[in-house]
Amino acid sequence: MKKLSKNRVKKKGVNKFINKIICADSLKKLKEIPDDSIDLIFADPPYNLQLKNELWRPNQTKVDAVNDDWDKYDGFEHYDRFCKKWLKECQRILKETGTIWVIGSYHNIFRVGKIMQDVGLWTLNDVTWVKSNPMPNFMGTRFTNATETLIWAKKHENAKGYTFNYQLMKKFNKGKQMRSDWYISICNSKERIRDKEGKKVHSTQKPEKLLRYVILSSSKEGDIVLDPFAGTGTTGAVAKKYGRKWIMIDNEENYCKIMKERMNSIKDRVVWLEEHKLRF
Amino acid sequence: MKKLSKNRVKKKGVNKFINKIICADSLKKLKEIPDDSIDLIFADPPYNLQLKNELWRPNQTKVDAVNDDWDKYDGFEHYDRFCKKWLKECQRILKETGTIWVIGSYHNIFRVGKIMQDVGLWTLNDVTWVKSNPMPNFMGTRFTNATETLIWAKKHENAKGYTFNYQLMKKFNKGKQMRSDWYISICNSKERIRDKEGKKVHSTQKPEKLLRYVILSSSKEGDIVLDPFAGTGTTGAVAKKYGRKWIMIDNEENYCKIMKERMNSIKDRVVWLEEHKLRF
DNA sequence: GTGTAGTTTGAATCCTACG
DNA sequence: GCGTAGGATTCAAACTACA
Repeated sequence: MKKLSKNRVKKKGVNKFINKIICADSLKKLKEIPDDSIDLIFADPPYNLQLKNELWRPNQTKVDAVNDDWDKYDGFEHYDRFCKKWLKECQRILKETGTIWVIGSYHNIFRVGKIMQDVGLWTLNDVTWVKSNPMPNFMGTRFTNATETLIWAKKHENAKGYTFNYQLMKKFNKGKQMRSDWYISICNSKERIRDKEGKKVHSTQKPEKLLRYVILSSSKEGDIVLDPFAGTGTTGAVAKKYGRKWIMIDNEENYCKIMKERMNSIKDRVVWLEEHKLRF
Repeated sequence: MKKLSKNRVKKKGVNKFINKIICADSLKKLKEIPDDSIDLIFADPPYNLQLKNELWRPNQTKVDAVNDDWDKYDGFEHYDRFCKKWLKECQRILKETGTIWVIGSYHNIFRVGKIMQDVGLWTLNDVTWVKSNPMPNFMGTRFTNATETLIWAKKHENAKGYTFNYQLMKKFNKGKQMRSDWYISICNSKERIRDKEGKKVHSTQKPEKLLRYVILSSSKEGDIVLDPFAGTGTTGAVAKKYGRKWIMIDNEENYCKIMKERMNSIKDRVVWLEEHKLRF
């Protein structure tokens, strides 16, 4: 009886966030989400990247690099403390059967991965997003930076029953077991959201295919998918298309406005049903 | 005059280690190497991996997994302290123009990468070794673990003049700028060193092609290449073949014995000269 | 020698039930 | 809780056997 009651409260607690775009401080909002209530988290945290000089192409056109306001941190310590806080909250709100994905580049993913281990999240895979069309290294002083890293982890070492749609992912890989290297082009052309001046709205908008792999491999229909740094809402868009519930959190009003338009333009499960006929 | 003298001492200091296989505690020996004396370091540190259960194939044969004696650590803290120590020494002995490569899997690379940043090594690239023939995931509960990660870094943020043989690497990539994803099969067949019973001598022997990319991209002929966890000495073998000086350190007597045979069987620069005629 | 089928095996935090 | 034992699962490449 007590347990039932507690579960009802818990369920009610998370219900008010479901299918909402929440414009608020990510950490503050995560703290309001009940324990053990989320099936899947996808997080693309700020990159701790602050370019001292602007980057210019050889032809003197400016490269629109990552230098947004949300990307300022004093140093490693500040960043580590911040990551520990939001990762702990993510771990707390994950169901026992839930998993979390975090994406990053070499600027931040090592720190993030180390902290994930420290808080007790249990790595299932490190997945490499191999970009078919990365930005080349203009100076010829390094290798083309052609990858980003995703870490997929469960709530803790002994957590049982996480979702992995093995057979479905196999279908996506010509009938062979899906590997941890994913070949996906960067987000551009029609998918890329731009403002009226044609400027990119978000400096690191993720391609929908990446989120499709994430969401279809590790969640079920009806599951709750949460993104604490939602940006332009690719996670929510893909979640909605494939019949998942979603919670999108971002501190930037501009992103939230764009997300609202984007989410409203998507009809539930349309693409999922379409592809269902073809492949599922 | 004073500077000249200091340089002479420094040079003499490192000379006694050159082209030597040193069977000793890695950290202790690194401390004896002079400051600013090494051009290139390749490190494949122990993986902080300890297998709890044995794994059996579907056909009831046992998987010969990694469970060596050198791979026991009490936990993260112990491992972190150990890594900080050897990485600090590596940074100290690197020339201003020198660089370091560290390889690892998701079990350890996040901790190692975080510590590399903490001690002030400056990341140039994270390179993904994509394995053409990884061990599959037998249970179908995760993605095939198909990659390992290499981190390439210079001595500190403002270090100038590191070696990157851009044009040569371009040749290895069909005339296009070399990317940070490298497609290399795991070490097996003739290259794999086995004992009289046909058993693998080292559980994680690296393929020569991987070391070829590392050494040819980031060192010059005559440079000093050091490996603090040399194992069966693939780093030394490739260094010798391509006309680099080498210092191999490993604590295991068995490995050192095998390395001696291996290094003696290689004639200096033979392969390099051969390939020079063909490609360089 | 050549081609084909069968065998072997590689850095893995691979499951579940039971005592 | 934990440790242990039983049992279900896999892909690519090198190597072997044999026609």
